[in-house]
Amino acid sequence: MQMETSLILQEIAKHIQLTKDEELHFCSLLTEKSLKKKQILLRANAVNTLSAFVTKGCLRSYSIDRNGFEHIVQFAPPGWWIADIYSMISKKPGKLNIDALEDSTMLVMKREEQEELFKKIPKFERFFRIITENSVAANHARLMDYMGLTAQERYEGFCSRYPMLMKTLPQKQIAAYIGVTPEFLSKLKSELLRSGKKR
Amino acid sequence: MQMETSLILQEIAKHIQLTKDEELHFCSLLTEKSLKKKQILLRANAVNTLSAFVTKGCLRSYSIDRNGFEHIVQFAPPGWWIADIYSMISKKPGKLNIDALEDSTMLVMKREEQEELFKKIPKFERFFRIITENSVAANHARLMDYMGLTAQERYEGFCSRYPMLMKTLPQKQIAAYIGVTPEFLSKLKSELLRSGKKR
DNA sequence: CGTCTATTTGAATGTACTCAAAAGCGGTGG
DNA sequence: CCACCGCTTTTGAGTACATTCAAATAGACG
Repeated sequence: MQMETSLILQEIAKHIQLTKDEELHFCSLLTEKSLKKKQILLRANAVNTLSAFVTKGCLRSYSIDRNGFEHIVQFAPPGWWIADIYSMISKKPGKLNIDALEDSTMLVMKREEQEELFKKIPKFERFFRIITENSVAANHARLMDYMGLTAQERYEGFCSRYPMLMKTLPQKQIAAYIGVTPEFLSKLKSELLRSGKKR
Repeated sequence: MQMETSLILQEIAKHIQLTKDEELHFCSLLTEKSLKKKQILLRANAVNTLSAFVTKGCLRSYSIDRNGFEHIVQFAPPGWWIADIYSMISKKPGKLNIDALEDSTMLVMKREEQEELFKKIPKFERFFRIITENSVAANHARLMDYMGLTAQERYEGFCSRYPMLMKTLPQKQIAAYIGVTPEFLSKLKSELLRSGKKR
């Protein structure tokens, strides 16, 4: 069966131009992988040797705190990359877990092969530089939301920024992303409903 | 007077090798800039067109929330880059302010010239890709601390991770970085002292 | 169906904030 | 050199946002 590479090539084409040969070479470094809901791609305390580009379903990266609570660092719906960058660049065990929130398919690239790719086709340095810059910008926005907004506002922000994820994700996962307990998110929601209905 | 470029060239040499000519070309794109304490490099709602590499002193980037509170996204002591990446890549007005916490000197590069540099010497894509990856890893760690730790633990973490900044920064700035009010940080400190002395 | 997990609701609690006032500290000018 | 001003830090009392724990309800899946 054929690997589904149109989405990733489309994403790449937004930032760099590739020849047919370069596309083929790039795709030869990818492996297609499928995970069923709840299956794990990366475990905390393991060394992360690969990044995954999601083509179907949704993954998440999260850490587990001392009290056993999950804190979601990133959701990765189709078109997004996910990895434990700290672990990948330091080649040391990381704190992130990565698993599938639903049956998912992804294209996986080993860090070593990515490094080879950079040597062979330096344009990819550019591509990943740009992707990574976007990621920093998103993290800064997230951090500012976290520091300056109430839980209510973070929830509303999430709803308007990610309407797609709203539909598919269980509340529990959204709570773990915006940084509240599921119980409190439930209260926020009923609060919003009540104040919304009054008007 | 001569620009102080040894620190920045040293940082670059950690990741890529440059010829003398390339070094000279790179340095020709830099401008040295000095700011006195409290002077501003970038204002929120302005478009960020440059990044700064700090060689002396310390800068910070921060946003101001609806209640007038400052939230520090990043400190930049010597050897660090600072910019509003969101604004720089989107070329839209950003939310970050950048100013000097003490009399500081930095090497400044316009984004346009950085783009030119990428075309002329593609190795620099690599350098900035690596720098930016490190930044993502640091942001993830920060976010996890924020979500999973108490203010007390974030403070202790800050103390052990940045002992240098501890010595030079006023408490108020540390509070704005770890995400508590200055009053509460003061209480945390006296708490720590008391429990430390008892043992 | 029955089991397991997710969500809702409520009461009690805790962490961190608000407001206010006092004390400390540093720079500046007379 | 000292006095004053502004800003930072400390301390305290009251408050608010969010958590904890517990129990009931609703949904999803085999």
